[in-house]
Amino acid sequence: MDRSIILLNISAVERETGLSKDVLRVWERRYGFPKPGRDDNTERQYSPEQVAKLRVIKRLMDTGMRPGKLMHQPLAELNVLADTRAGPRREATAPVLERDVLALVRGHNAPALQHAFAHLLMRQGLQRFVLETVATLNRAVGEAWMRGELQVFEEHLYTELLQAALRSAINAFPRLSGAPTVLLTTFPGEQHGLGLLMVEALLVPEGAQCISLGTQTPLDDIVRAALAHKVHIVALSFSAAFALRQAGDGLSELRRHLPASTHIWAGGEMTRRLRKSLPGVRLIPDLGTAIGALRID
Amino acid sequence: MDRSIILLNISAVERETGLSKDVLRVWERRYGFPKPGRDDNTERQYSPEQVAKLRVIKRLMDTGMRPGKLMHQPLAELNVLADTRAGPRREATAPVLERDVLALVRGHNAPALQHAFAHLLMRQGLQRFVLETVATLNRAVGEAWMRGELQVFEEHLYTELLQAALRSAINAFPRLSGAPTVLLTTFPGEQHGLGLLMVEALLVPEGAQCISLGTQTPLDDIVRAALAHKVHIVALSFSAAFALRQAGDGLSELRRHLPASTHIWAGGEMTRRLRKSLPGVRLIPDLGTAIGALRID
DNA sequence: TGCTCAATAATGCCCTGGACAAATTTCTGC
DNA sequence: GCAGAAATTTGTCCAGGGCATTATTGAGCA
Repeated sequence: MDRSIILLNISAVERETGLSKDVLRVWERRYGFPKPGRDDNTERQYSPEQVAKLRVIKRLMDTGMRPGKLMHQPLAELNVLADTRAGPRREATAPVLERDVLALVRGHNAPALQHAFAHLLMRQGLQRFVLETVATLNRAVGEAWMRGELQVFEEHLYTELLQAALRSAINAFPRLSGAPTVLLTTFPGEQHGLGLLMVEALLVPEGAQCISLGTQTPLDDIVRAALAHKVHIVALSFSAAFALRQAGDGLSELRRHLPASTHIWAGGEMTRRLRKSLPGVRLIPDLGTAIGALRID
Repeated sequence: MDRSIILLNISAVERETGLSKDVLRVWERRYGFPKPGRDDNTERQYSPEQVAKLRVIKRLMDTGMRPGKLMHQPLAELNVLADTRAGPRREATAPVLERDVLALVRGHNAPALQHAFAHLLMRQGLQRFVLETVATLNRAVGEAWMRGELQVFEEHLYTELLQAALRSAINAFPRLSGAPTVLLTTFPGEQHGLGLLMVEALLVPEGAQCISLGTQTPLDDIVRAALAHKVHIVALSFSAAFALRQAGDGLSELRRHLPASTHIWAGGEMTRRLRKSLPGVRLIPDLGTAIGALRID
């Protein structure tokens, strides 16, 4: 096996872990990890093991842990931490379903997986599918990935098929006109669009008119879009990895630039880590809240 | 108007332009542009005008121009260059259609735009829709954006609705089993997934079995996925902005690690800038080629 | 004991200025 | 007019320093 595919330079590691070059270098200086080898030109060359550990560390930090504590633990310890962190499993809920779906993912059975999504969606209806099944499955997939039981490409396939299923279902609803209008997007830097799709899937059956801009809309374009489309609600989604600081600043800015009559929603995993309260921003820490909030706002 | 939403720090500019912090700093050092103001803490603060010019420069560079020539031209000159660059318009093709669709985008008429896509798709069929309409519209939207006639959020809405339309149409096709299997994805760093969807839309009606992993799959995961799903073809999409170097290296790596019987396709705007030939990689510089290639490979 | 506020530590991000390899352009000799 | 050499252009990496913000710890007090 050629090893050039194995060793990654610093910008590749940045792309794959989401840790900036500056952070990677300063960690090496301060904590002594990761301490990559150097190539002929004395440039850093990270091993796949280092990258794997970095990914787990990043993930744990996204749940609120701090790097100093994590850096020197062996990978095994980190996995234990991850399990603890995941909290008590709700064994009763749908462990069979989770296991079955995970089995399909790991078995690379795309047609069956697609079929399973379609089947569940039809049986439960769009909203219940999202609230119960998708939420649970996402957590299961995330945890399996963290335990190293899932490859990146397997997670990608899961996400992709799920998105396709949700989009089809959403498209099947007629677009109403008078109802409350919701603008959906994420801040620049936030790449995960699944959350947006899930919110949309919850709101559209409620009769809301959703306008999705996809991910990574610059702040002033969010404002412009909200005004242009005369939306009642601007809903932002933040994955666990999103920088708290940036989210808080951005949301305040948004609040300052949108008319007071426009509601702002902030949802997604990150939301649960927010300490300070943000005046004029409604937090949607779990999806269920969104439907209720729609009736109020 | 509060100006804090106006001035951007270096990492915001990196996110919005795709130019790395290192590049921004080194351009300032070498060319004297952009020369941002500094805040109390002597950190760079870029003005929206600077960011706008940077975006145009980036875009021109993506077509092969070099920064030294562009950096000192005023924005107006750059726009002229952009027009020249766009090449002779094919006036005859579908200027009416383009104008109409662009009018809907600029009028923020989401329902009408969605309807227009659905209508065109039905009338032309999926393949013709992609080959003729979508290809043309994408170019028109890109050029309008470069001329400053389109806001970012307007482009986002266009992309989002188009993706929704394509996904629905693709999903409507039954998934065949025996046919050639194609793995679709992009390299890490390539965020644009529209190209993948367009290829999928062309191949699915041909009876190909497409497995899309979405964007940004790490190289070794592409290999693992190709093996796990036993695909015949691995198709990668590269937008104009993708770094030539990284693409070339990655494709060679991929070629080295995939069995010789697995075909590799590389498509997208970037492809047209490639100088060196890549042995064992089929270039798909325009979408039409893809269908033909499927019949050969 | 428990709580609030201040001191201390931890952390991420920005900065400067240097170096170098790869790619492109220009030059030179035939 | 052209191949190959030399020069230039350009992106990316590096070291090490500094600072603002956030978390943690500690002290004083109720």
